Amino acid sequence: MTTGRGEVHQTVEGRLHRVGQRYTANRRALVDALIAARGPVAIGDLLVGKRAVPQSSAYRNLSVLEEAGVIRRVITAGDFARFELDEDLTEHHHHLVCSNCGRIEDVEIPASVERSLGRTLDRLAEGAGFASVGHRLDLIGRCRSCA
Amino acid sequence: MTTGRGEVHQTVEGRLHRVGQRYTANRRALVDALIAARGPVAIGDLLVGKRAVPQSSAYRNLSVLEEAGVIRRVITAGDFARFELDEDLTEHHHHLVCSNCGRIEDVEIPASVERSLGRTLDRLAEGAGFASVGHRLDLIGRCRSCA
DNA sequence: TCGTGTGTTGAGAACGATTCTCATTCTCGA
DNA sequence: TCGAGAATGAGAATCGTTCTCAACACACGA
Repeated sequence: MTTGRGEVHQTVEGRLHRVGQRYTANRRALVDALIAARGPVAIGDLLVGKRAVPQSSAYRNLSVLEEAGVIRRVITAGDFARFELDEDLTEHHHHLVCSNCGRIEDVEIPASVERSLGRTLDRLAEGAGFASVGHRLDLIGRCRSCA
Repeated sequence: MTTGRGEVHQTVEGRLHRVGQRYTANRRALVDALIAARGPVAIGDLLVGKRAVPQSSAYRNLSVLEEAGVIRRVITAGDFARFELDEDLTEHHHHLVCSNCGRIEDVEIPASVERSLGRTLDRLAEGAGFASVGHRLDLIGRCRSCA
């Protein structure tokens, strides 16, 4: 489990190199933003501010980072994509999604539940001929301020 | 649990009336397509064919049906939306999503797992100040033909 | 150190799913 | 039958995302 900021950058660099990519300033900036955010970030949020990476570069580099397995695209009901650091760089977790305002928070479920759930899902996937690579579990509701 | 085709239409009509909407021929056609599909349908699939509902009407009516709680927008990684009938009209289930080709299949998980999972999630949501929580659990993997 | 080839950048154009506009048509109740 | 409001559908507009391409930067060999 890599948690320190420096360690994350080191891991990211390694993964990029493995697929023949450089760890440029723009990419570092994006990763920094995701580390700082501590949760899924909307692309729009990455495009504002003085030091923002230009739009086309941001999109391109987010794709590169995604392909390198550094970040993950979070599927939402909203109009735009959100990204977060890969679970190897943080921790396995799930999301609390507000169905009204779209706010997303991270949550973890107890390891015991996680384990038994994982076993069940593996069996199901196998039965359906799917090679299971993971699961996505989101809680949908109304957050405190929208309720 | 409503399962017969006629029953579904009756339920749909009721829900639409409850929010002051009519059950028009276009809407009925969309619901029929969703019943026949037996799983999440991409909007594109609803726009082809001789009897297809025109694009603008399809989008408008899918929104109406969604607001009336008749259908549900399925969140995917793909480029376009998919819809399925509300769970009240079918059964509570989850999805097997192929991360490569985007194919989606329905799966159910054992009731016992579902129950204990539900309890756990309720507790988590409550702790985070989230109200009225449902969950979304998808299995991500590679389907037989993509593996 | 100086090329040189290859990867990266960024501004703007292009793309495509979705939403909006508006004139026409339909439906339901009076 | 009439009238008001709802629904329709063709096309325009919107907007997140991807593509294009000329300028630039870095790694590496001479």
